[in-house]
Amino acid sequence: MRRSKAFIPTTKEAPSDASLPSHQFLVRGGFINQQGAGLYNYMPLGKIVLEKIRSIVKEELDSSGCIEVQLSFVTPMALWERSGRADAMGKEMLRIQDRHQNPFVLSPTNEEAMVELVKNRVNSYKDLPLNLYQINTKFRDEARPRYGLLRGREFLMKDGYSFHASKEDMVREFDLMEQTYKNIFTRLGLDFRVVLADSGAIGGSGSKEFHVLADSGEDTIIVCDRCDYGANIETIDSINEDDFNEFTYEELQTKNIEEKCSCGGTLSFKKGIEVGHIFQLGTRYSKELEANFNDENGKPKPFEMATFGIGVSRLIASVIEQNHDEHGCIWTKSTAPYMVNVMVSNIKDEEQSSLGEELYSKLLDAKVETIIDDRKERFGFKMKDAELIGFPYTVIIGKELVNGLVQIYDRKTKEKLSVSKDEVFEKIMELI
RNA sequence: CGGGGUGUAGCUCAGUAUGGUUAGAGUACCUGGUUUGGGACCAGGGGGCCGAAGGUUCGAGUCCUUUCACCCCGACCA
Repeated sequence: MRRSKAFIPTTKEAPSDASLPSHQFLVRGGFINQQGAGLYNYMPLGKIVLEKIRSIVKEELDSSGCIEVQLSFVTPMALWERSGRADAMGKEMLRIQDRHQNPFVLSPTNEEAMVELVKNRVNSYKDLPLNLYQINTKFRDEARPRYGLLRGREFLMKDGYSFHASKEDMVREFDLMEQTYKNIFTRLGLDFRVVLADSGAIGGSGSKEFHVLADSGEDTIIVCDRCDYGANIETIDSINEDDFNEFTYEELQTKNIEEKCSCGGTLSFKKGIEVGHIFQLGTRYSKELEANFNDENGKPKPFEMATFGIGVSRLIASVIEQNHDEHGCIWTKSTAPYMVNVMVSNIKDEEQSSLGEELYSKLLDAKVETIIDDRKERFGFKMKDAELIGFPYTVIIGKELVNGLVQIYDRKTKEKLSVSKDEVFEKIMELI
């Protein structure tokens, strides 16, 4: 992409209503813009990042045997009445009417729709297990949308639903998804923890959340520095959060969580952004909606189910909450909108310009996602812009070229590495 | 949904207590020139139904009523 032809409206100032770093930088960097409360447009850079995350999610799910579908976003109210959630979901569910005054809702989640899809199409234990997912828009009419992409009303979420002939098999899939989710967040380059979540009314140990560690996280989680143990403090009731921060590990032992962390490691509190949630549903929906399969004896049984969610658009903001500095975004390699920014300091300089063009095409030929900053702007302006957007590497072709040198600027370390113009391509290929 | 706040140029905001020429600044944008290693400088220029609707008044950005939108603190949530 040529920066001179791109649509990347960056700004020096943040809108006054953006408080979090991810919100400010994503808006200032020209990734997104706000359309209304909790409603966002994705501009080209935002769209690229969104698609990158989406495809990583898809690749990992597919390789674990999940199958992608797409459900209608607008669903008849009757679907929700059958499961009893028309009332239970309350005002969070946005209700609309069509031209015949028939009631519909903008789907906030899709348990009912997915069960209806499978019901009477999957009739035998021989067809199980089955794990279907979609990556689609959701709408939840939040009482108070905030924090930019972290809590929008309209958002992109991956929701998956698995169907099993037995509880054991459902648990097997649950564990497989836990591993798959770990693979996804690792590939995204995120520092995250898996924690026990509040299982709510359904009970059991069947709910785990995936949290990206970030100071701005809305949840407080307890993690062990030695073993895998982690828990959302929501799981430990009768203690309020403020008190909790005062406790030492020994004190925590008296709070009934010690048996879950027998390794002797130190427990500490972290702020986390919930980006994934996996849940053992059992037969709650299949019973309600009379979705059965025939077992080995030809007897109808309700599906054992589990459900798996990932907040895809929220992940964009999470990457930045975890990776930014005072200058702007610092994308991980797998999420960066462009890996390399070829910055020609002075485009009027023939030599700089032609080396930039040459490097640009070479990188494109090598399938490196590259953008060339060929705008008629000053050095400082382009550097600030590159830092705000957060390309992992910017090749600075500028005044050192007279000595045959260019610089590779590493956004994360802020180091500038001087390399010969003849070796810059190889060096870049080595770094990425 | 409770409590608080803000709506004036694309963006950040003055101006509103006490009504009174043609509504301002910075930034962004356009033109020309200078400049080219950290959002540079000079000169000129375009851009506003002062959130919306009513009202008071000779006169409303400013006062009154209604309404809408957005933000912040809570309660609720991927």
